[in-house]
Amino acid sequence: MEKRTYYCGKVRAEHIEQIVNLYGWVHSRRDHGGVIFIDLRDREGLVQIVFQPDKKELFNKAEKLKPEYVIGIKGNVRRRPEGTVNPKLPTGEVEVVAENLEILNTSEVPAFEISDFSDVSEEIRLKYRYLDLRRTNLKENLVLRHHIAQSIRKYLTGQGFIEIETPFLTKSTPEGARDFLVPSRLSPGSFYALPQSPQLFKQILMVSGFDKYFQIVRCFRDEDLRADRQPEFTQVDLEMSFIDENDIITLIENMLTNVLKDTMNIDIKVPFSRMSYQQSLDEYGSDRPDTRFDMKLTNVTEIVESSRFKVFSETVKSGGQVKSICLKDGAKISNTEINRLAEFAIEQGAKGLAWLKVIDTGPLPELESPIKKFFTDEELKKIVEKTKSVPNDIIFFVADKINVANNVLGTLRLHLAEKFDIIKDKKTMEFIWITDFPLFEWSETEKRWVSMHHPFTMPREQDLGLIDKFPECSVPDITGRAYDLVLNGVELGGGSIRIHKMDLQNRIFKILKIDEKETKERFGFLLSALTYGAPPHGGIALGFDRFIAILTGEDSIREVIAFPKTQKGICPLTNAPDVVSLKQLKELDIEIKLPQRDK
RNA sequence: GGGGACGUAGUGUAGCCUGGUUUAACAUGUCGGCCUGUCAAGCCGAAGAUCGCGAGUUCAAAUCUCGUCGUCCCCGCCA
Repeated sequence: MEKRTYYCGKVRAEHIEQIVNLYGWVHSRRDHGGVIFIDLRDREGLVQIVFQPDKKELFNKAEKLKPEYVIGIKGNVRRRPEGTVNPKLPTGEVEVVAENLEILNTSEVPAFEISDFSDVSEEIRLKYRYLDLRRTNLKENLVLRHHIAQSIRKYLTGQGFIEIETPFLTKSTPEGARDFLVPSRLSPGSFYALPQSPQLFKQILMVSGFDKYFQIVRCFRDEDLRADRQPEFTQVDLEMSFIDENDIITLIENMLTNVLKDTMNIDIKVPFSRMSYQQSLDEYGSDRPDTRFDMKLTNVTEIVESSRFKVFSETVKSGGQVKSICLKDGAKISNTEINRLAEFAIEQGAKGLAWLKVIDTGPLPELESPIKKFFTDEELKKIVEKTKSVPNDIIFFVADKINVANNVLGTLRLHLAEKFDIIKDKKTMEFIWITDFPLFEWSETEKRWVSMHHPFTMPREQDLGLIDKFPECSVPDITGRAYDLVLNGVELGGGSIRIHKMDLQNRIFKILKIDEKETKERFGFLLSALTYGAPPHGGIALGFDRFIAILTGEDSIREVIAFPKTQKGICPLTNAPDVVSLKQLKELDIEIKLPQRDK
């Protein structure tokens, strides 16, 4: 094969009068009888090839070309005749007059058109992913993903970080997500687990003295899938020694500033704002607040606790709270629409959705609502004041246990923002750090305290005393040195300062009711490492797929992953997972009860 | 484990609510023909669907009912 001169998509006016060799796929053929145009496509884009009838043999050959044939063209780059320039194409000023055509391969008729305009179901796209990946959008997403990964590597390397690979075949650890298991042939009956994250290994690397580690690494979790969750996903994982929270936070802020400028020429403001976990729950009803718009939740419990409206007062009496959210200009929405919002709130777990439309705020507020008769003018006035409502607003209320009220209103807040198009600037990027997380949360299903992040998170200095007093202490008051990074309401990642002393780690396990024997079996290796001079350390992991999805404006991380899986965890391209042969099972000393397909 | 939406030529949709006037429509692609400046080319013509699968109701089912499979969204679960 003759050497390729340029990528198709890179031919420009400066190449005019050059003889070039181009290779690519036939994107489309426009046959005018006397002249044939071919759009030739490769990963960099399209260029127009012209076949003219004076070269009879060549012309006849070009008539046989069909979509997705792979061809080589030798031709002369020339300026397009006046009036035929195509401003939509980067190559639109020029065209290549074919002098030779080599058909390198034919193609079946593709299952769908390789067009940026065609609309194809995701099921079909995944089955023919190799065709889907020829389309501009998906291709560009992966290219951007590559550039960002490289930019991150470059930045971290410049900061003295060392990329070290950690094992995929590793050990199952309790806490956190369900593990993917891999049977061991050499140790029949034993299983490796695929890592949910390199957490333990990166901490051990700190003990080893590597000081600054990072890895762009695949992680695995055997949990149900979502638009932003795949069973295997990629994290930017890093860990540092001799640092505190602010070092990690600053590093990530600078890294993102550099990477976004470098790859997309986007400027972001640093430092990012910070908010405590508690404030985030209070004001946004969520620990991953979308701060692109205001519309904060307001707690009106004190105002309504002694009102005649029993739904509110009884809820407060039984330990619940009443929270509200104010929708600007919401008074115009119809009762049908309000009912629909109430249904939404009920689906999210609320018992109902009360509302007040603000007609006038006056000296005494004028309101419209089926529940206004239960409140005194004084109470109504306070509600309007506290929620900072103005005429034409509507206030929604949820009375329930605090976490239900927060959750429902937090979700309703996002729902309203979507429905009434409240986020005007779609390109804005609102980063925010959430800090001061509780170290533990109560698990109703397991009837014990579990780690909010993971069991290696360092408690705050001032809370160490509380840990010693367990179980007499107030466990919810123990705060961890953890931080989450949130971008536009999406949790991008999180990290913490870790425990580097064995005795503290053991006391944490005690609170978590992970018994000593189990502790030793599961991660005795880490505890052992901690006794051999573990330095103070901490780190963070960022969800790489989610980050790229936000940057590309995609709703699903499947759009930034070359070969993703469906919601049932199936790969339509390869048909994985699949049954295996009896021979393979026998080698693993595994018998299964499920019906087997003969193999 | 639960809730919801969807499944009709290669692809994307309409038809379904209100069963029969449907020989299942439209767009695009495919195939054949015409055409020397198009570029999401155009014009003429053709082929292409047992309406996801199974059962039921009915004189009659793409249409109604039940089950089942698959895809997507969400809750639970999960950093």
